[in-house]
Amino acid sequence: MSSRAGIRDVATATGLSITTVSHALSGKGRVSEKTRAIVLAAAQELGYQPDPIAAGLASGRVGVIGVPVVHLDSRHWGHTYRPYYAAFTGGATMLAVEREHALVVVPAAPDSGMIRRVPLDGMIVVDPEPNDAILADCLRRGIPVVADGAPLDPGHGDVPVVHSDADDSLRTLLGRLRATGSRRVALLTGTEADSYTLDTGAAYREWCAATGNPPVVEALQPDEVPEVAAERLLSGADRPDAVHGLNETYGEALLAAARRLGLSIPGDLRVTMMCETSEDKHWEVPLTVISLEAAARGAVAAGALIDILAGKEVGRLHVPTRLVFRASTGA
Amino acid sequence: MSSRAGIRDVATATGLSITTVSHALSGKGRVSEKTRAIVLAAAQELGYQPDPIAAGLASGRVGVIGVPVVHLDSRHWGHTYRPYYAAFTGGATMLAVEREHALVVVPAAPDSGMIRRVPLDGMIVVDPEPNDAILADCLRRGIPVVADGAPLDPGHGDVPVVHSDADDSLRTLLGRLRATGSRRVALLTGTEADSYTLDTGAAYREWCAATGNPPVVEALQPDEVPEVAAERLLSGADRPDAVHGLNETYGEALLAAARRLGLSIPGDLRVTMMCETSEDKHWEVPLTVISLEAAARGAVAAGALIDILAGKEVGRLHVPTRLVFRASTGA
DNA sequence: GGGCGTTGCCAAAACGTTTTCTCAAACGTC
DNA sequence: GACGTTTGAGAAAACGTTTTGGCAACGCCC
Repeated sequence: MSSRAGIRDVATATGLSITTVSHALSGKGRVSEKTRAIVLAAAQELGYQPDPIAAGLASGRVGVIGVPVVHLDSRHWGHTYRPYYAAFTGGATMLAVEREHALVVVPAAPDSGMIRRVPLDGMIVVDPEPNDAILADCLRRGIPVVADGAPLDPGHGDVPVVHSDADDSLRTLLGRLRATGSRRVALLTGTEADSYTLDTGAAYREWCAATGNPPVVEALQPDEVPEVAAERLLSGADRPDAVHGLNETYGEALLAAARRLGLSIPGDLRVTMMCETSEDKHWEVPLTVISLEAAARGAVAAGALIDILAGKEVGRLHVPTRLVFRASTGA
Repeated sequence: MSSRAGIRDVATATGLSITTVSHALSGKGRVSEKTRAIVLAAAQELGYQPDPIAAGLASGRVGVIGVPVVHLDSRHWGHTYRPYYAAFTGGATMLAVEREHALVVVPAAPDSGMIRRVPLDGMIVVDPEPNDAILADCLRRGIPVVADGAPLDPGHGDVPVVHSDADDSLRTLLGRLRATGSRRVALLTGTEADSYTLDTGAAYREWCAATGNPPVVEALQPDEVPEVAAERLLSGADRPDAVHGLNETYGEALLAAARRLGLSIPGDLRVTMMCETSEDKHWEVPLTVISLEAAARGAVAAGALIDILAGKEVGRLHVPTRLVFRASTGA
C-alpha cells in the first residue's frame, strides 16, 4: 500500500486481467457492461490514475502538443509577441481540449535543447526564422510540426504552414487612407529583425514606392519606450497625417503622444494599428485596426497538427486577416 | 532505416551493448574515454535522440515541471494575473533551465482533467484556492507540489508554500501615506473572489479600522473597464486624496482618470499600486509601487520543487515584498 | 602467487501501460 | 447436431530506455 495503485492492482482487486481493465477504462476492446462497471468501481475505490508516461510509451502518443516561446527575454516580446502569443495559445488551447489533447507552452531558449526533453506528440512553431533551431530540433526528433506564419526555406519542405494575408491587408488599409486624403502615411515600428517586423516594413516601403507616398518610418531605438518614439515622430517638421502602429503597444503610444501634443484624432492625425487583444479598451477614439486573428490561427494550427497526428492529410491552411475601419481614420 | 534511430541502433553500430551506450551518453556508469568517444560519434552519425518518454518511464523522471494557468478566460486574468504569471514563469523558467529541467505552462480548466494527462514530475500551483481542484488532482496523481502564495487548508498538510508578506507591506505603505498627511486613502479593486483580491481588501479594511482612515473602496463592476471605475472614484463628492491600485492595470487607469479630471499628482492625489512588470514605463510621474517580486517567487518555487524531486528537504520559503517610494506619493 | 580493489563492459530485469492475437463459450442457423 | 459468427476475456509481446548486479581482466601489495 506504499505507492500509488497501478492497473495491476485494479486487475487483482477485481480478479480480472490487466487487458480487460485497460479495455474497460479506455473503452477500446469488447467488455460487457457489467464488467466495465465493476472495473470502474474498483478503479474509483483504489484511486487509480493511469500513468501518462507508461501509457505514452505503450501507445506512442501522449496527447500533448507544445508551443515553444523563445523571445521571452527581449523587450520586443512584451510589445509585439506577448499579445499575439496570448491570443494564439488561447485559441489553440480551446481547440486542443475539444479534441482531447493538452497544450503546453514551453519557454525555451533556442539552443538550450530543453525542447528535446519534453514529452510531446507534436509542436506548433510560431513565426519560425529562416534557419529555426527549434524547428530543426523537432524535425530531428521526428515529431510533426505545424508552423504559424512565416513561409519556410525549402529545406523543411513538408511542414504545413498557416498562411497569412497580412501584407495584402496592410496594403488595403494604407490604400484606403491615401484614397481618403492622407498624404503622409507613416509607420511606427521597431528595429528588431523578426519576420513580422521585417515583412511589415517591407510591405510598407513597397506600397510607398508604388503609390508615391513618402516613406516615413520611425523605429524605436534600443531601450526606448514607445511613447518617446511616437512623440518624436509626431513632433518633427513634416508631421505625418496618418500613422500605422506595428502593434497595439505602439498604437497606444501614438494615442498618448497625440494627446500630449494636443493633436486631435482623426482631425489632425489618423491612427491605425495591428491589434490582437480585445479591442474594447477605453481608447479616446474608436480605432481602425488590422487583426491577424491570432486566436483563430492558433485553433487552425492546433487542429491541423492533431489531424496530422491522427494520420489525416491537411490541406492548405489559411486564416484571413480582419480589417475594421473606425473613427480614428474618419470612418 | 524507416524510423528514427534508437539506442539499440547505436549499440549495434558500435558493437557495444545497450548498457554501455546508455552509460556513455548519460555519463552515469563506468565507461572508458575511448569507448565514450566512439559512442558519441556513432550517436551523432545516426542522429540519435533519446526518447524522453521511454527514458521517463525507465527512470521515473521526465525532467519537466508544470505551472497550470486557470484564469485564462476571465477578464480579471488580463488585469491582475497575466502580469504576475508572466513574471513568475519567467523566473521559474530561468531557474528550471539552470537545473536541467524544463518548465511547461499548462492552460487548464480546473475540471477538464487535462492536467492529469501531461507527463510531469512536479507542479507549481500559483495562488491555490481553498479547495483547489488542480492541487487535488496533483496530489491524487502523486506528484509533488509547491504552492505559491495562499496558505492552504489543513487537508493538504505537507505542501510547501512560498510565503508572502504582502499584507505587511501594504500596511507599511498605507501607514506611510497617512503619516505624511493623507486623510482619505482609497482602494481601487475588483469584485473577483480570488485570494489576492480578497486578502488585499481585507488588509485594507483592517488597516482602516485600526487607524481611523475612512474605508473607501471602489470595485470594478463586471464588464467595466478600469478607467471608468477610476474616474467614478475620483469624481465623487468626497474625493480621496490617495488611492492604491490593486494591480498595474488599475494603477494606470488611475493615472488616466486623474489626467482626464485635471488632477495633479501628487498635489491633488497620491497614487500607488501593486506592480509586477518592468517599472520603466513612461508614466507621467514616477510611481510608488509595491512588488511581490513575482520572478523571484517563481525561481524560489521552482528551486524548492526540484529540491524535493531530488529528495532534499526544503525549509521555509519566503520572498520579501519590495516597496519603493517615488514621486507619486511625494517622496 | 594469493588476496583484493578497480576498471570496463554486459545481460537482463525493471518501468506501467496498450495492443495484438488467441481462445473458449454462447448463440444462431440450416 | 454440425457449423459459422459473435461475444467476453486473457496471455504475452511490445514500447525504448535506465538501472542493477555480476563477471572477467587487470594491477597492486605483501
